[in-house]
Amino acid sequence: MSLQDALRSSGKRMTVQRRLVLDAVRQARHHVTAEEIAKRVRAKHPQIDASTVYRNLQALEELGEVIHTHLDDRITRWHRADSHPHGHLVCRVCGGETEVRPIALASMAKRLHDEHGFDADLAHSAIVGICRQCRVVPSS
Amino acid sequence: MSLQDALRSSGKRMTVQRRLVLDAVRQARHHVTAEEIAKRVRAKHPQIDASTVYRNLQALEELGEVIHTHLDDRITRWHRADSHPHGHLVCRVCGGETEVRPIALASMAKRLHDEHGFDADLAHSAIVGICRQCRVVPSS
DNA sequence: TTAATTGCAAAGTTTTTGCTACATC
DNA sequence: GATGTAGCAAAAACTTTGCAATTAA
Repeated sequence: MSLQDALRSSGKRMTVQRRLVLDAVRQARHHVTAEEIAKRVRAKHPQIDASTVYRNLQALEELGEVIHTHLDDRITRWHRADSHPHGHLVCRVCGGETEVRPIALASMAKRLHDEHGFDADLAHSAIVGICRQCRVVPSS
Repeated sequence: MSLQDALRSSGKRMTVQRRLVLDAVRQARHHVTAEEIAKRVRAKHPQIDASTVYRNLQALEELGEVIHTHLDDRITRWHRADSHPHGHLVCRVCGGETEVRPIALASMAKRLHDEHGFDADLAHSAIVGICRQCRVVPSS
């Protein structure tokens, strides 16, 4: 469903603010916080309120344009919905975030489905651990 | 390292409040929020402040007695550090939490290790999705 | 004794809500 | 023109901090 169709069928409207929020999420390289989006948006349109950003992120999620995730802290993070599907590896030490191709997670997802009847949503799930760089090298 | 040793070497002390917070986490069946811990603690000792609970959770994590995780919302959740290792399946619809045996996740963990050099910490990772009960039954 | 810890109050951070005016369809 | 949306201000939800009094070691 196109954005136009989604707007029409949901009764939602496109506004300057909504467009700016959507563009900000689309242009973001990684997963961004509402605050980071607000900052980008305000660069072009300084009077836009944080509440407008939050309300638009919700609206855009309902429209299927963006997705939110919770990584390793209590802040909500957003990314575009049409990016390639991927899982998230979050390093507990440095906070760094790596994307993984779904194939690496697919067999696990199948197993959870078969054994637990659970449909895993890999795009929303963060796997916490320690990344290559932060791993302690065993002393020789 | 025993709790006694950890206390001694860190200069921390054991107090009635710290004991109650630790017991509350240990007795909790699942992963509990600070608010839930505070509620349990206040059942025995009504004047204990939320800040005391928060400070003790941090202290107990430094002591290696409890661990915090972020599941599918922005609330920090806590559990005992010495529970059997397990993964978490969190249902996006009902909020329910299911534990999975590590074996179901082990092959994924190996793959992440081999391909990304990432040591997944399955005990602290939440996999979000939709549980059996909440799955929409396809209409016939 | 001395330094960690408590309870209280206040403030910080992130997010939500109520309301009126305005913009979009 | 009807109603979804913006901006503002206030509040909610969760967590942290400063400080004087208390308590563990």
